[in-house]
Amino acid sequence: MDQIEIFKALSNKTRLQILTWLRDPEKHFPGYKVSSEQDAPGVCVGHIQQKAGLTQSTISEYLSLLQRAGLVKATRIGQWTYYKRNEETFLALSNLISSQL
Amino acid sequence: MDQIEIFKALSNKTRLQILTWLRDPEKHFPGYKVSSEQDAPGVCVGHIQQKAGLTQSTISEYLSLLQRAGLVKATRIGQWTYYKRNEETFLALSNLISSQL
DNA sequence: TTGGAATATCGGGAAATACCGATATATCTT
DNA sequence: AAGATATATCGGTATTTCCCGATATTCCAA
Repeated sequence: MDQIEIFKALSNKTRLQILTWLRDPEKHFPGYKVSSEQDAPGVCVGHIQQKAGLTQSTISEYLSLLQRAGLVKATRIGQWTYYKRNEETFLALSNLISSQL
Repeated sequence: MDQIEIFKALSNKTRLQILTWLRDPEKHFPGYKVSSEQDAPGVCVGHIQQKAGLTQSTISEYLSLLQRAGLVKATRIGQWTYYKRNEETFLALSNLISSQL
């Protein structure tokens, strides 16, 4: 877990928004079927892009940046890439801040 | 508490080091008398600067940046400015990450 | 009250980041 | 095989960050 890479990833308003949207996809992306929360693949790039209001290329780059930082996981299904949060990293980060940093 | 300002402040190796050094001044700044931990004013700019190995101006700016983010508190005594951690912010940040973000 | 010591602020060059439009790649459909 | 659709990558401009040297400010000591 690269702390600095994580903090840099979190230093942007749009990326923070995306992460909070992904906390509750049903709420923020109406009409998403989330199956049983755990096996849901996430939300696809296009929907995140529409909600964010930035260009496709920017959002695609932001998402892979978040993935490199370990904050989200990606699943490719057909021509779509679904992104969802990687809760382990958030937990580890929270612990790191209160015990190490 | 401005999240983005905090994450930006944490997105730098030197600043992260300073924060961890200030967790235990006696250990990282030998010869510091810390009195009873609570009423200690902290560590002065010059000592932090020497340990960090960057210029005085850079460290001074980093410290005031950390202060603006709420991560440290400053106390001016005579011609020295002492900096110490603001633990409240670290706690709040840890909580924010695990419950909001 | 003048010089010295500690810190803060200012101006700037190099590198990184924020976003964009254009294009490439991958997949599905027909 | 060809077009359509979703995403990724590339090249570029504007802004921000990193870190410096020089200078200003504040405080103490003689």
